[in-house]
Amino acid sequence: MSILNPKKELLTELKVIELLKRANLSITAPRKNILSLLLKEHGPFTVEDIIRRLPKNSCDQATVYRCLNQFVESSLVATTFLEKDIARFEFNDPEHHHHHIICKICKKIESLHDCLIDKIEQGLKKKGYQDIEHRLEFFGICAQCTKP
Amino acid sequence: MSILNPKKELLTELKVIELLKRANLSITAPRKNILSLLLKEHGPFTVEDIIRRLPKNSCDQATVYRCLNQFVESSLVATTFLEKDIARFEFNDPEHHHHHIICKICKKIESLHDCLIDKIEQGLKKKGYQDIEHRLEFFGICAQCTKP
DNA sequence: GTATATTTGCAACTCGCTTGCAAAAAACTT
DNA sequence: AAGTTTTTTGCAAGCGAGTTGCAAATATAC
Repeated sequence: MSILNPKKELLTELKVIELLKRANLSITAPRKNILSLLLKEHGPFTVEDIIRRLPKNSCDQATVYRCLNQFVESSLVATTFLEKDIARFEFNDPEHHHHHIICKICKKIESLHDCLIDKIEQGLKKKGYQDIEHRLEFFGICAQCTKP
Repeated sequence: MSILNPKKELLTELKVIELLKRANLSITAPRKNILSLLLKEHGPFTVEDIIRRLPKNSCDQATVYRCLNQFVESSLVATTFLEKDIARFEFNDPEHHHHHIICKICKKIESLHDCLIDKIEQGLKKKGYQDIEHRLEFFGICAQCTKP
């Protein structure tokens, strides 16, 4: 716990435990570390990013993957695939549903707190982005699969 | 060439050659086979789908990947990632820009020839889809990377 | 505090995709 | 149309993000 700001650290710790309990996940060191990291810093982070930020050798990469998948499963965490084959993770705040833009060259990521394609693209152009493309996919359960 | 419908086959063949030439790609059997397949059948197809449809042992999987990447590079073909880690490919008709919905259970894919999120989701609900999610990402070149 | 259930670390493995290289096929030249 | 150059292909090995089986360690239940 930080000596400079013990209250904030404590609050995060308590919130993390509360979140894990609500998700029916037992309270373990790796889960607490990973979730509090995602709660404190705004991603989206790759697994590599996350491991780098975790205390040295504090847990195995397999554990990080397993925890993240459980978090996604229970909607604590959201995933994005901004680069092929590399999953990114961020704390899932349903109040602030958003999308991202990644620079094709420097890979800098920005969040977009709006959800209308044309409007977003206009805004991006004003911010100096060029050669803008978007990827939009839908996922759902179809009528056949819904039937009893 | 089909005995039943030689004209149509010939037209596809000519169109494929024209497209390859325009893309500055030399005319080879694998490239012709793959591109004409994508021209005839509407995807999006996985590489496995494509190999299954290609004449038996007509070319190596590495060649399929290489050709598809070249096609994407020259905008002849468009990619989508409807399932994690599996790329899908379809002929890129810029006149008919569209998105897809995949059933989370049976993986059936439908095309959506419209591009406004809310409108699309309303339409999907009417078609019986449940538990609809979408994934929307933007890609572009940021102001810093544009500067000389 | 002990028993039971869950999670972790480790190492081996999976799988979509890529790559190095020699042989084969296109494209270019005259 | 044959010879030369360039590009492409097939093969097999390799890559890397992510997963998994299993025994040991840790959390939870009693």
